[in-house]
Amino acid sequence: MSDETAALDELARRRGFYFQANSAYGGVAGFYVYGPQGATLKANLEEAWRDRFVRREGHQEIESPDIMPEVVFEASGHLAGFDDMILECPECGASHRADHLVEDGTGIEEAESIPPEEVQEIVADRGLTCPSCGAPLSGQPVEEFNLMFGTNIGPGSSSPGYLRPETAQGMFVEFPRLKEYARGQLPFGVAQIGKAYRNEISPRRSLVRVREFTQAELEHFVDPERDEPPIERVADVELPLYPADEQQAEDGGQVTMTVREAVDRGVIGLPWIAYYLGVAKGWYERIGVDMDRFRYRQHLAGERAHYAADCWDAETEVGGNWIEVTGFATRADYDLRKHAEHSGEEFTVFRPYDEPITVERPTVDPDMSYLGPEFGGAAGDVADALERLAETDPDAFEGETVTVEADGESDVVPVEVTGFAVEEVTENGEHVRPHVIEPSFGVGRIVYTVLAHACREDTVDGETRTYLALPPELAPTTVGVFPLMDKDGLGERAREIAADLRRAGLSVAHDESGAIGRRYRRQDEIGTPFCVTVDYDTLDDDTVTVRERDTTAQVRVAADDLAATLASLRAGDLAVDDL
RNA sequence: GCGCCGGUGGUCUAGUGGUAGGACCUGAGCCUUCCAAGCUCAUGGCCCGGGUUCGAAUCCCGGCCGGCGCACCA
Repeated sequence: MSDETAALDELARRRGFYFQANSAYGGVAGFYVYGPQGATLKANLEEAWRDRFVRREGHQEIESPDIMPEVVFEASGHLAGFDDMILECPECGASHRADHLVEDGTGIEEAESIPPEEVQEIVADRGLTCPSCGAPLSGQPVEEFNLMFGTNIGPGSSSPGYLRPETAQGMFVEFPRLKEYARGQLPFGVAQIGKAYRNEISPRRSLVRVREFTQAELEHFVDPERDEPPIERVADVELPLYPADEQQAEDGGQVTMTVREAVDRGVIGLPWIAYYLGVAKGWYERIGVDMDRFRYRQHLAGERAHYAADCWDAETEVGGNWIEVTGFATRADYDLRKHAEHSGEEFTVFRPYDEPITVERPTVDPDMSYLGPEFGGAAGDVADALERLAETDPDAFEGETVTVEADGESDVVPVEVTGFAVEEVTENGEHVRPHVIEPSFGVGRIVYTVLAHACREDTVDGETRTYLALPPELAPTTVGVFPLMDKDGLGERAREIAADLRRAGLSVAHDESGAIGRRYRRQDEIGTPFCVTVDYDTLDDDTVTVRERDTTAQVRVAADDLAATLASLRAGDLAVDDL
């Protein structure tokens, strides 16, 4: 563990940002508690996300269930794609994906869909060996491992369900109704902040890889042929990019260019992705991510998810490691198409033509009172065959009879009983399946990054000081209120002021214990941006000092103006220097 | 899941086959007119289970948890 991450985890434990859950029982890997400071920080971070990616973009937020039935994940591909077959080498102990071994060793494709028992047989029959040490793998058990947490819905096991591995499916599954709320108009965006669950094989690195975590996901449904992002809003934003070809080049590295350049030069293939990279960069800066430790990395071809056509990650550097904090993917129409196929529902939006068009459409209306007696049980199939034939080859109805194939036989039908006609039909538009642009944020990883990048040390009066330079918007506590001393009425006045500030909606810590310096340091360490001290001058003129965390500089402010001043400072409308 | 290393108050740590000390933090009190000052007192600990032993926090085995490497990461 690096010094940075060790120090961060220690601070997080000591000050209540986050810590391992269930430690009274020895702990369970991959589950964390956000403590009093951390829960508030996380909530503030989520609020900042909501502000930027929902409110300011005009999108809609929903909350869908954590548990969903099995069919959802059959449709989404998670049941098959998430279900790994693990094969362990008896000699060297290396674990391998059994389906990959079979694909590489036999040329069989999509071994993933083969049952594990058969995979095990194939491994034995073909004499496949361990890629690491060459030992034969015949007879080794193929273990199934699904990364989804399973459960049963209701009594018994007849209705299996799973804890969602991403919040996204809730937004896809409910698309038919969500589309109604968008009044059937593309584009529209649906967002969700919620828990997702993955039964990771090996949780690691504190908050970075856990089994239960919070995602903030936006699904932006767009018309793939017509909708363009408002790229001009972010055209000049500079993006630190790490494209796939740079990653594969010998001397490749990051390249910096504006959103406009990245689109024009084709570095980012899809303008929608470029748009969100631009928007998100501003947001990361706002929440205190260090831009010298930030990049957008393009996924390599082999790295993409089963649904993703192109993908860029936002990555932050902490303790010498790059952490994926956000994925920007285009899922195209994959999910909506899958759910349409599996559910039989419509996952499309009606797009009117500029002008209605008139088309000639061949139709049939078979006389079943003839087909029934003539063809018996095959009559229905014959009728269906006639309908298909009318669509594909209307000229076949020119003569006295038509011949169709049904039930493996050729059936001859007099044209006069088919009800064949060519109708003029007016079409007002068509049904289009939206494409999905998906920025998917890992909230916990961003919390972790923000804390790491906010850690500072400096020297005040010869003493080392540790503080968190959190943006005021995110800080769990906005202001600490202290009496210089708890006597001569200072304590009472401080309590009054604290109560006033709380009434004004500010998050306030009131502290009257011990030396004033200690109280400042306490607040510094949890990132409180401002501290107000009631001193003897307060008794004369009812002003207090406002001290800024990062500089420790102080200014005097009238108690009457305090709430408004602090609110402006928190919102960033005002700086301490302006006072 | 495999390998290596580790696990002592809230945090950081000392330590030995005879059941533990320090520092910081926290609480109470004293002192104190702006940056972790000082004094007094107090709370609080050997990851869990088994084995060896008269006796285990210490040695052994297993488990759990953590770090790193491998594998995995939709």
